[in-house]
Amino acid sequence: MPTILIVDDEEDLRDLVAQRLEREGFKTLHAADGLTGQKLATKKKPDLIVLDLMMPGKDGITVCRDLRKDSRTSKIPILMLTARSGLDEKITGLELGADDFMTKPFSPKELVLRVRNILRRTLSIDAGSTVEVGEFRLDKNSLKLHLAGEEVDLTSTEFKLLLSLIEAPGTVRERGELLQQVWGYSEQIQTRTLDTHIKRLRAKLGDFGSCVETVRSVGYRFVGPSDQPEG
Amino acid sequence: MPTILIVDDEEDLRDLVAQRLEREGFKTLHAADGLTGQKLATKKKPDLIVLDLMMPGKDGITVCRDLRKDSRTSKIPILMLTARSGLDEKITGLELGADDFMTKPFSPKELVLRVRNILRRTLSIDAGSTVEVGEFRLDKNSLKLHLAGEEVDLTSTEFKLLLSLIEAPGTVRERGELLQQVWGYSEQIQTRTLDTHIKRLRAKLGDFGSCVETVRSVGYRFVGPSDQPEG
DNA sequence: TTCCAATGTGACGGATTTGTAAAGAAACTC
DNA sequence: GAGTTTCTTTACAAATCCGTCACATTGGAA
Repeated sequence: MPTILIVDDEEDLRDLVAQRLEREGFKTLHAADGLTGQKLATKKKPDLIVLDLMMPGKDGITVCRDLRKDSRTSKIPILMLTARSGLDEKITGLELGADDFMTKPFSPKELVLRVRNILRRTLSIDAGSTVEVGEFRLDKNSLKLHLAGEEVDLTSTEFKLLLSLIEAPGTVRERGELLQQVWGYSEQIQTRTLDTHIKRLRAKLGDFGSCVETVRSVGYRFVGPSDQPEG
Repeated sequence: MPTILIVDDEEDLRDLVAQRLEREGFKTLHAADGLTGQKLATKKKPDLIVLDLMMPGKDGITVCRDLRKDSRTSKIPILMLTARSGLDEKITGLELGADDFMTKPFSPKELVLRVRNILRRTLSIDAGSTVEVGEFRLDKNSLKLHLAGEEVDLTSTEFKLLLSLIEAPGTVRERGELLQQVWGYSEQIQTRTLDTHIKRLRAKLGDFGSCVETVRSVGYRFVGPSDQPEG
């Protein structure tokens, strides 16, 4: 679960945004709890910092600069919030190392989108773009498979194939469907390409290769843990 | 019965997809009936929205964004359809909160699969894909039989045969009907294939083999618990 | 009971499908 | 353009499934 540090001075933002982010499955920290002066106080680094530039007490620009200087926080992406929409401010913000920029007023929905966006780039974690079934985690953006914690190297064709299978766990995907979906072939073309890729995919899945089951003269089927015999 | 709202501008999509979905046991609504401007007009919320991005008149992205902003519709999963397969568009779509994404051209079959897929995740129901009678549970998607908790391996022919029998528990299926339905044979062809498969099926059903009864010179009949001779 | 047609049963051969490995073709990288 | 990676095709081996046969058994009609 990604952690987001919110640095601001306004109660309303804290409530609105934090609640929203938490509902979307993020963990939030607040400046008061997470920062001492301009230094990060928590043990665990947040995955993203939401920084409000318009803070009555402090100077957001300075905070940002300091965050960037500190080796512990310099790599953490920053999403900046500002009241004015001045172009210079925006440029300054991006110069300072902000990863994205939002002008008030904004909808919480949009904030969540931008947060997701940044995290996708930096963590390749995004609820909408990953498919998780059992030990399998497929990330559609990075085209990577994490299997039981280990990263497995798949080619793009293998990835698409596995994705097609895994998107409907337990369901038999007909050969024609797969050829259509993965290769864009017409459904009744005669080729052994599919078989070959299935074999290679199974090999790369190692012990989990048996999760890809053959349904003779129909197609293939992905069987995850929940669909295993005795599920 | 899950309701699906289709937001598009094309007659063909409406007909093709809607008819297919309805045949699969879903109820469909159309944008014209279900949306006023970008707001949901119907009383009953749909369980899923199928949104076509390529609409001559409207801007699909905007429609999507608005749907997401409206608290009444923000939680409803969206399946996006698009003509181009551009990655940015895909990412934009997912950012906007679409739950899945399909690029035209696609097969209606695949659409149904994805719809099922999303609904399974969100509603954890799957319309009409399983037939349950007594200890027997047949899943048309996975082509698997669960019998008294145990998974039984059936070939696709055996599966079709059992399905034909079990869809009308207690009713006698004539040999001709079965040959027609399972093998596509003409009804009065002379063959022992049916007998052989019945035998193999019974063997695989083990103790439950007796649920498949012979009706001499007519055909076969599946007898579940409630239809057993002995109450 | 006797007889006959229908069905059960086991085994076989063949056809089809899939697994597997390796080689050729295409795409991509440097 | 050489070398690497990935994809596709090809060829052969292995597995699976199917349909038919021969024979045994059953059940009902005469």
